[in-house]
Amino acid sequence: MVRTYHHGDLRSALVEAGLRALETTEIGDISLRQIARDVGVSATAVYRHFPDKRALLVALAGAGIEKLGEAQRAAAESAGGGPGAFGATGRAYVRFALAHPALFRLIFTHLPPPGDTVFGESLAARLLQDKAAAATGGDPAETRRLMVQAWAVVHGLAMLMLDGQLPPDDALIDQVIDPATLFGRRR
Amino acid sequence: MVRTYHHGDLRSALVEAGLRALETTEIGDISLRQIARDVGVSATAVYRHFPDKRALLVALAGAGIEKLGEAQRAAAESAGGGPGAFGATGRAYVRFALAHPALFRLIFTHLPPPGDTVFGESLAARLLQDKAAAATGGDPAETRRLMVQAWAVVHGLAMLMLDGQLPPDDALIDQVIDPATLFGRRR
DNA sequence: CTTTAATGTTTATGCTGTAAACATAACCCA
DNA sequence: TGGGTTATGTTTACAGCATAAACATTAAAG
Repeated sequence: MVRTYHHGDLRSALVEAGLRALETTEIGDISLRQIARDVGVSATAVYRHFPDKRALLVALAGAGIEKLGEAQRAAAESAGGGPGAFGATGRAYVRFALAHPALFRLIFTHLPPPGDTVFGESLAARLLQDKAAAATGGDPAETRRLMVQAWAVVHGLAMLMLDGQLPPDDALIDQVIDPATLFGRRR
Repeated sequence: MVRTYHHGDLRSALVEAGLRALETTEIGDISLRQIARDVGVSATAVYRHFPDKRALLVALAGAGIEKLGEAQRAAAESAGGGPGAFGATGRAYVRFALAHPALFRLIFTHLPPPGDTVFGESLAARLLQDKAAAATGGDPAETRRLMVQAWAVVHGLAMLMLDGQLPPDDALIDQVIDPATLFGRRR
């Protein structure tokens, strides 16, 4: 393919290059100029497709949240879709974070100010809602509580492991996300 | 006090100015040069007291983790120190995060590479260990599991609220950190 | 005192995001 | 087909960043 003045699909190319960069670069070190360089285009060309760096990051986060949802869906399917599927989506959440640290951080904590939270409408969010509803039998208040508790556990575990506060250990993940000791109602 | 060439205690002044900056500035926008300006000193003077910006941030994180531990200790004391104290330290953890977002983020997620995790030796860490041990009656494996689960829940809740994924709502905190529905062993 | 070490300043480098002005080429209409 | 308009690039410029190097000042030690 010949190098032309006009790129063809620069927007997609930038997103792809950005996702590639996120696999090897700390989120804080992601540079608009570097991504442009990778694509072979001037830094300011980016501004024809994104109003600013943040908008490009939002696009990357959008791609990331889809990947996360897909990983969770696959995990739920492997678990047979029954009651064990809830835990499976949780373990997939943490494993995704460990496999794609910068992307995970971008999705959840690197898009200030909040308002562009990209999680809300995602498959990942829908799975969380559905599994929690299934586990509580449908009661809305109970469902919401379980949803938030479950999300908090997996998100906290993921962040603490990413940040070196806990060992990124598969056994520890299983131990923490354990239906026998989590969320059991006391008599 | 007269302005002299030598500051007197520039190191402490920088830490204080840094903590002040963290109350009003996003962690990512914290600038070494701005902190130096606040203190009334040239940017490079900082390097007489810290090898680089990161080292200054580590000092700020150290001051922060002490504040967090103190807040948790006070909360446990208010709760009477009994079995209710565990939940109280958890709620204090989340409230501290909401009250000092940038400082909280600095402590846990903004000191790459991990290795300088400042939490390990802190009062906050000791409280977590002690309360978990008290709740499990001392069994080491159970204690560790409960410790990690409890930490994950409060840390996840704190991060999700900080990042605008969940409303920073006091009622929600109480609902999530609820001994009646968390960690109950199922029969 | 005088020398030396600690602790400042000034200056300079290369990175960053992004605004402004300009260049090219693709598309749309006569 | 030809010409203007618009989309999409480039170059240049600016301010702010962390930080390295060279230099200045002052406090402390012999």
